[in-house]
Amino acid sequence: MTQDNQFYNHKKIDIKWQKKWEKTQIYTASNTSKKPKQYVLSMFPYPSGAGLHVGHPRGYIAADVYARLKRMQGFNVLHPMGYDAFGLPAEQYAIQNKVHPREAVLKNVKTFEKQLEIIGLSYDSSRKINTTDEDYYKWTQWIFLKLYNHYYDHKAKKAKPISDIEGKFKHLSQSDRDKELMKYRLAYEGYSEVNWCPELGTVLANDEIIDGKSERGGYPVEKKLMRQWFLRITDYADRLITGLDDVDFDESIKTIQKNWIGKSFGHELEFEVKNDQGFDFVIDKGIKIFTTRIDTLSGVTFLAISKDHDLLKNNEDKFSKIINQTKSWSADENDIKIKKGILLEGIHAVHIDNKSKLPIYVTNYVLSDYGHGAVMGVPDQDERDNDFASLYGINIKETKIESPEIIEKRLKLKKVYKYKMRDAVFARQRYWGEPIPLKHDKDGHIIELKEKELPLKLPKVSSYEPIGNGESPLAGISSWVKAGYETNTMPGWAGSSWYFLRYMDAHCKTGLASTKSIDYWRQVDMYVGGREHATGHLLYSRFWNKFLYDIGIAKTDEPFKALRNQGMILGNDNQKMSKRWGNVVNPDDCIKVYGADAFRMYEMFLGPFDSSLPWSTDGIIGTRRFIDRFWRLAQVIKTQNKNNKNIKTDNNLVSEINKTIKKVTEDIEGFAFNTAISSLMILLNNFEDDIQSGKNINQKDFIDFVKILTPFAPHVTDEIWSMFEVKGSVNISDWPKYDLKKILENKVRLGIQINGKLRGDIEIVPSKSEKEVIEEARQIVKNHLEGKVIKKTIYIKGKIISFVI
RNA sequence: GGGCAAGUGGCGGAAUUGGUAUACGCGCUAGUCUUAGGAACUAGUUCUUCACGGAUUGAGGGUUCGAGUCCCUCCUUGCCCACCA
Repeated sequence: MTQDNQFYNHKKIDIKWQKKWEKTQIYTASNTSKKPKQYVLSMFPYPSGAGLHVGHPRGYIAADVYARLKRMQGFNVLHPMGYDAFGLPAEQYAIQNKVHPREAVLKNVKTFEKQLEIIGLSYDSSRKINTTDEDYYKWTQWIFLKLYNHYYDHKAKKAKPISDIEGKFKHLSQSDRDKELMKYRLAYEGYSEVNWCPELGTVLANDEIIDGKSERGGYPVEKKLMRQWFLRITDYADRLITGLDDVDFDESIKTIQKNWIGKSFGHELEFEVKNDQGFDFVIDKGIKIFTTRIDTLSGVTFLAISKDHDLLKNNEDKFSKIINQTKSWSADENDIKIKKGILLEGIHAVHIDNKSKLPIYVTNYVLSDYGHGAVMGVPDQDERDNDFASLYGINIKETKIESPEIIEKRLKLKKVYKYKMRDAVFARQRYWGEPIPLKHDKDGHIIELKEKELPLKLPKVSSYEPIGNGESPLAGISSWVKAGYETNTMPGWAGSSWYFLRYMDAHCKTGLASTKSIDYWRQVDMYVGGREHATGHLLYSRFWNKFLYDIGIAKTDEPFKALRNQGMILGNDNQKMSKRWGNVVNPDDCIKVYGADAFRMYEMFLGPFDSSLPWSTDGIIGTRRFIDRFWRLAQVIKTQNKNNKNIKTDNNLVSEINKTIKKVTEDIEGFAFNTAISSLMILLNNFEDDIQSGKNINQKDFIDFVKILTPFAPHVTDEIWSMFEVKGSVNISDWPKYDLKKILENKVRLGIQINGKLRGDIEIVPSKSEKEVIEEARQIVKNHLEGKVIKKTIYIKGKIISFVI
């Protein structure tokens, strides 16, 4: 045997097949095929400058294995890949290196593509996308305008055109009408606090702040009110919860999303506020609170409001001292653990039920953006209220728990639902994002861009740094500002919230994808990606899809029918892979030494797909040996079959082959790749045993083995397939079917227990009668039974024989 | 503090879902081949015992003919959320 036949030459053969696949376009999906469809999608990457480490491809390989199985099973498979490239990292790279972010993106995409290419993933290369391409972000802007133009009809439970309710505000002046409508639009203008760093003169993302200081330079960071755009995701809160019932996601992901949305049921009350004797504060508004524990109403001894509460804002002159004091309460987390409060002297609230006087405190433990920014303090029942009351010497009254229904009736209260989730801020004061396609005219009215004016392209700027007042670099371009264009750009997650639809028809010029293509593909059947996107991307894309469904673009309410999450690959030292720890392993190096197939198999063999595992390059040698042994086996079988096509494979091996077909099929479908590979290894051991003991193997039986290995090791299997002079590619051949009868004909070994302890075993054909089996078993363990009476005999077919004495 | 996972050889892990625990792979040991080392191949490898045997799935208890798997108590580790009224 030549050296070439001893070892699989991955350097030559891997590239040969990767080129051939690309040339013959065997992985290109059809938008009109009559075959059943299967849309298998990996979450697309953000191409960072660092490139891939061995953790990244895990999800891609898994999705690829699944896609390859589905393709061989006869499905028309859509398996695309693209890049999500707007956002902070590219912008920062551009600032540091004084290049256009687009250049950085193109460079990084190239690196990623090269790294992915050598893994041998079966992507449809005709459907590549990049969220920063103008003909892609044109449609991101288009969707934004649709959101701007729609409101949520809570009765109909769907989005409707804003024009439907314009009539209601006909009588108002234009600017008042604009204001009213803004309260309904799904994309709306508003204000929110941002992290402002005066020293750097920029707004910072949460990631850029460490311990309350800027990551760069360690300068202090404060809150600043900034004009923003928001998306009214809270309108979809209920549907985002109920939709989870219809999708096949891991329960933990569903729970994370439900907790994030945080729906809770309770009551709203308003406490009257009065002047204390001798004071002449005139406050006509009461304090509204939300509670989930109306049954504890009798225990209320104080009210607590947040430092941003309207009561303070509306009476700034009277409470100026207090307001100034609260400003020094830092947002530092450790600080929040210690409860602080200031009594509002001169006023008090009146208990809604028993009319007792309740002191009002401004506190640091009441959140301003949940409920009404105020709580009723029940120190007897609530731990937090108790902490606070103890610190400030507030009366703690024993609570008489009453039924909510009775209180509801007596005080005429309504049931309400509250959500923890906030509307999503949809604006960044940055350069590298999609421009928001709106103009402000000189009177301040907002004018939408028309579809034919899209895309609104990012203008050239001299610097990508925000201008000194915290606004986006776009605000520094006089022509842009003069034209009245919005200076905020969209956040990083805009483009990734609908990309799964674009793949259906990646080059469509008339819409985000043609109606026909969306009708055909409908939704993603299998989505694979990291668990860390549970409250970000995964929630946003479900929201956008639901909106697009409401307006008739998307064809299903949910974008992803099923989701599988990969666990993280850790470094050798059990820590997250990062340059910082020096534990990064590069996939290119592994592939260079061991080949793509050994690398792919090892990534899948490491352990359960959804658990985090430490990487150890030492282990790849195992799957590499497997590839070499498989390769040698192919040569032997080829020689055996050269002259005689009618040789017969041993029955035991035929049974093992069928068993393995069943196991591998079921395991890939269940994302249990590690056990699929171990069963393939066992099968190889069986083949080798037969060869070693001089038995013949028919090449047809071996070809079944080649096929079931293909999803994991598509290069070596295609080479072997061609060796047997079969036309085409094994990658688009038929997936073998197993014969249950052939599995059952084989002998099985059963254990024999006495009083639960194993005392022997027996090899039988499963079809043997119960009586015979038991009698045989009794003979085998008869020295353990001597002189004893068998009280009970248990025989579980195919599993165990158990005697009780 | 709350929620969710998970604890099995030297290591990664498997166990038909209550039925022969430690599959498969790494590593290790011995052998074959080699000037040597490596690679490759062959055999062995949970612990204990010369052996027969016995013990063993984080600890303890329970249900059962039978428990890694189910129930109770406790311990440990990881992840997510964290004053949500």
